[in-house]
Amino acid sequence: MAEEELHQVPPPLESVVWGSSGDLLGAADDGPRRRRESMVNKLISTVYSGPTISDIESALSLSFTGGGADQLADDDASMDNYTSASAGGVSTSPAVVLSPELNSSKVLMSKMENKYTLKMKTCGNGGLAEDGYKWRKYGQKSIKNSPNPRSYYRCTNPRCNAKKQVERATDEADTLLVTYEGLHLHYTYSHFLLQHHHQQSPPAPAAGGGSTTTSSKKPKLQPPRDGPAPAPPPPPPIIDHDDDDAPAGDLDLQSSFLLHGGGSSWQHAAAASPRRDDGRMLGVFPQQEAEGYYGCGFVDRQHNSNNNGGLLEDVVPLLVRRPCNSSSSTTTPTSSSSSSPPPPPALSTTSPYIDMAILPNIF
DNA sequence: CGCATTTGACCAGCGC
DNA sequence: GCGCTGGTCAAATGCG
Repeated sequence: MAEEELHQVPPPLESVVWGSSGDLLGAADDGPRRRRESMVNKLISTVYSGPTISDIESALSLSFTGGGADQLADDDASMDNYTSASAGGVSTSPAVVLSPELNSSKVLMSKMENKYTLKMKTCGNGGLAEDGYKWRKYGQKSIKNSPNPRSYYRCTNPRCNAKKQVERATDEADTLLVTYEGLHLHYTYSHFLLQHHHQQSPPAPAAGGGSTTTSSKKPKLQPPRDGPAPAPPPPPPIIDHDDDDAPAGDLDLQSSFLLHGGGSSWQHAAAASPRRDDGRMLGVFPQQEAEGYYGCGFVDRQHNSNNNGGLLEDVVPLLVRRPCNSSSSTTTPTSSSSSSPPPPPALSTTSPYIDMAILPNIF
């Protein structure tokens, strides 16, 4: 069953990161490369225990009844690690991330369209969820038979038709039902990159990158903007690939990096560098730029021939990040995460968080 | 002042 | 056709 697979150890890197794409590793046969792959695989295995791209792909491609979801919930230990952020995609902290562990979340295909629901536990932050994208709330509606209103969000990227609905579960106060719909036609930005950046270039107070989770009075987008975010590097030359005006940039250092399942190509960092809504690029971390940080670009976004139809792109960001509490105590049995103070930003090298975006650097 | 959120109004789909 | 419900719009409001 799918739920079983979700508990399996991640497969080789290819299947995890590049999925069917294989653009980058397709012809990898030489020893050194294999060693690197092995290393990366090990790394991933260490930090990632959730489902794989393949799992998701299969789950999304097959007629999904969601029947196994309940079983997934059994694995509640990890469920606790499922954090989220603000319903509005208010990324308040890199430490507050969506758990990659779908084994702790429920993937419910409401339709076999670009629509799916994730059931996730909140983890502090006032029960807000963050998935690596920046969302703008455009509506809220009280739903029949539900005491909790449903919030409607739209990706801030004007060229992106991704939407999501966030609703608090009726039975579980600390559980959010997030329904994603549509495609993200751009990149998110990895908070891991931020971490990486911090590791490379020290100081960066723990609060960096809005990591202070602070919950301001109310969810606010673009945390970095008002937070003591690390001074952004000087604007790099704009390399507009025209297919990724990632508002993700708005997530600044917190969004996660998108993974493309197939038909995509890896492009240089600039392609995935954060930008503002207006398409202006926020900048690429010098480190990544220097080392050649690869982003995955759409070849033809208009036709969006990607079989994934964006689903994976939506899901994957959740997969490549670790739960907020997982750094030290991987699984705290059902401790009300929502009541516990948000964990400090994981910026150390021991950070359990990992973003695939950084992996290409290793190669 | 710009931007994000709020919230009531409006619209569309569906069932009866 | 009508009413209910969910989803979206857009003006008002609030915040930094």
